[in-house]
Amino acid sequence: MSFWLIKSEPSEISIDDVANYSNKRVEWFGIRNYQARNFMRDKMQLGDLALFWHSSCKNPGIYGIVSIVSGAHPDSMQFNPDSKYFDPKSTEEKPIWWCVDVEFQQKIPYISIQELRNYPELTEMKVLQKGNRLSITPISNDEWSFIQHLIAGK
DNA sequence: GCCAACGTTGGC
DNA sequence: GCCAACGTTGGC
Repeated sequence: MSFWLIKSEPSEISIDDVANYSNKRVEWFGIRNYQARNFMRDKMQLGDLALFWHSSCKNPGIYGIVSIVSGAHPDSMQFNPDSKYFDPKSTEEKPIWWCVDVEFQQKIPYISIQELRNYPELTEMKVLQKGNRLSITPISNDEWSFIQHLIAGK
């Protein structure tokens, strides 16, 4: 099993939104970056867990945990002309964009980006690297367990 | 709102 | 295939 960090602008989809969806699940549509797509298409497995990050907001950081509850499937919004994620180059026969479904697991006490930067154990975290913009990044086993201890201590 | 960093596009 | 121009991301 692998661990991930997924970013979302809370004005689009927040952790509370996910918690309030019917069956607490949502298709992780709208990822339009090849590296992030490849993580979902090729690496994510059913049952993997992901830290849920709020970005482009007043208080960026980790707000919850979700699980991966589907295999990779075509992102439905790429075929929807009314969606801002519509991609005219994509076809049902040969979809360009793939995604997974995620399910709410729990909210956690907010861990700010400033706090995360304080821990030497987390200096390699992708989301803390200068210039990082990837909205889906892998989390190492060590980083995951360190963060679990952080949560338990809050 | 600024701006550094990065990804993508497209002319050549 | 190079690379300048452009658009986007996202912390600050």
